[in-house]
Amino acid sequence: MELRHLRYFVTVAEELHFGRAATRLSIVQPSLSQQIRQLEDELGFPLFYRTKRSVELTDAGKVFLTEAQHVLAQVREAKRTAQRAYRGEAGRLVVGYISSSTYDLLPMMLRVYRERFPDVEVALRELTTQEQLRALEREYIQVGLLRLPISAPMVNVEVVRREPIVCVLPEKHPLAMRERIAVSLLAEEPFVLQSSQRGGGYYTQLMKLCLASGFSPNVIQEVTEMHTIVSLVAAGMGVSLVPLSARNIRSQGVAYRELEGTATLTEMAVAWPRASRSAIVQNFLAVARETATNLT
Amino acid sequence: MELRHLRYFVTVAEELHFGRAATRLSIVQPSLSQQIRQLEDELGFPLFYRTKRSVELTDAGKVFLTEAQHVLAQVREAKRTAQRAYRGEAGRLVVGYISSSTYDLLPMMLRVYRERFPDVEVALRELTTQEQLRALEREYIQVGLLRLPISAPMVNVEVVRREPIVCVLPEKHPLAMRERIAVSLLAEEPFVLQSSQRGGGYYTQLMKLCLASGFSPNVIQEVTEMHTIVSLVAAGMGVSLVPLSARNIRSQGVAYRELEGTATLTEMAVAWPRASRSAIVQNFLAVARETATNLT
DNA sequence: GAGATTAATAGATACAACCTATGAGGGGAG
DNA sequence: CTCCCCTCATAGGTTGTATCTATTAATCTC
Repeated sequence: MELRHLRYFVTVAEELHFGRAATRLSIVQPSLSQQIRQLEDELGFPLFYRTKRSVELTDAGKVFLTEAQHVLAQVREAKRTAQRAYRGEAGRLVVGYISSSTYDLLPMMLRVYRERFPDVEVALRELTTQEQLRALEREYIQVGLLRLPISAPMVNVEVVRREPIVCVLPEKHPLAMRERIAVSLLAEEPFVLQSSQRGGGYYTQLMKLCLASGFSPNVIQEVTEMHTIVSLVAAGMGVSLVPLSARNIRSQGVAYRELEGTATLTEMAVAWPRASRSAIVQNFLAVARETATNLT
Repeated sequence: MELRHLRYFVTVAEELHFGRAATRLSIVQPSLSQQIRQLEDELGFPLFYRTKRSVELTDAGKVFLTEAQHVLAQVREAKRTAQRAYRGEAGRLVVGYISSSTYDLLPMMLRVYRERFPDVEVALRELTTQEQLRALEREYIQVGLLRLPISAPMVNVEVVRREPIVCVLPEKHPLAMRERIAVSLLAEEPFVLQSSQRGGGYYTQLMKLCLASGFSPNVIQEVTEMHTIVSLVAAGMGVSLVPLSARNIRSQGVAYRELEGTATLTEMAVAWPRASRSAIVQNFLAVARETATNLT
């Protein structure tokens, strides 16, 4: 049995006339008769009662008609659905993201993406930068939102946000009176930082920044989340260096101050497997780029 | 696109190997490659990533795979379902019946039929004998349960029950003391009967029966339902002549008495269009015959 | 009863699915 | 690094079968 048989059968059933059906199908009547006969042979029962002048569906033919129409509709649907998938307009996208992207970057991207590609099911996984690199490699996620620098040869990255690192300190801290703070002034201050494990390249970047000013930070507490840092700073436990966007964490009693000298920048980026040929991922990247442009 | 393409594609997707897939399909590998290429051309996107040594589904290919599997499953299902319909094991059967068949005949038949053909949806229409004949002709119903005699050349009938006509009368009626009643004794009695309209051939039969005993019944009330007759007789409004099975109508205060002389019989029959080639109807008839046999 | 209509049958043709043979690219073994 | 094998693609010939033309058989209408 081929789809041809179903198409022919449905047309004959609609017309109840071999001649007209053949015309509609752009073939001649004997060919049509032959194909219908073939179909009946395969099914093992007649689809039509044929008198010499009229054609009528059998009971079993009526049942087969609705089934055949379903099959043909489903074939059309299959084609359409797969083509949408090819254009990256349907399917499933698993996005990894770091906690600090939830303050504005991730929501902005998702809002635009979901609006533009409503038929893509988006799954979210909160992961550290390091975890995302492994997850990309193992295809647990298809795209990641992480903080540079990273080193991962099999992964492409594109910066979507570049922001200065600022000092966060208790509002009543003496240094808070200054408009800008030299890093060297923090040498004796207690630091609240993300663990090196969790902070990844960002942790290393902070270490370098401090060392360049001639000290190694006195870390009195390691935490996992950016907003925990801010809370602890508000509680007077110490100071920290955070990306500017951490200001979006509304917390009583903390002040954010720019650093003196050339601003040290931290970069957030989207990352995806170098081998990825997924149109869904490409579409997400397009939205990510657009979001990045709107932020600058 | 033909089902062949879907079958080939699914096999390749399962094997991820053109050579093995071709073997499974009992064709050679180049033919398979060609057919897959054709399918991809029609769809407008590649289904597989092909490196020289490995084959992998594309995202759109994965989507199309599940769709194609659905289509193939549905084709198998269509074939199976239609074949069941051909054997009269599935579909829809509309049965017409007269009210008096509900006392035992109809329930008995339906119980057996539903048990044996659970996939046939049975619809019931309570209709008079006359209405059933019209309904059969117009194909509103496929089979009828009615009372003979009828005259309808386009309809086949088969008697499923033959029962004597008996007299029903108030329990305290003087005639109720007799074991058998001669029809002639009813000459002066008030009669409760179904209308000639509704009673059809049965009404005519009763008229003939009375005329043979030398009188025309004094009908004081015409009703539509057999159980109404019994109720009215119980209320003392008159007497009537009913099929023996009316005894199944449990009603206080009525007596059923056989008629004297050769029993006059009334016949209930199944009827179906002479032109019907429906296997569903044939199966129902088989059950009807079986039920008839069990009743005698 | 003649002509028109409709579906089936018979035989010829053409297209396309399939086959065989071969090539190209890549990975793995020595 | 070279050679061999594995895998899929390409080319060209063959076969099967879907289609076409021509005709027949049956039935309805005028």
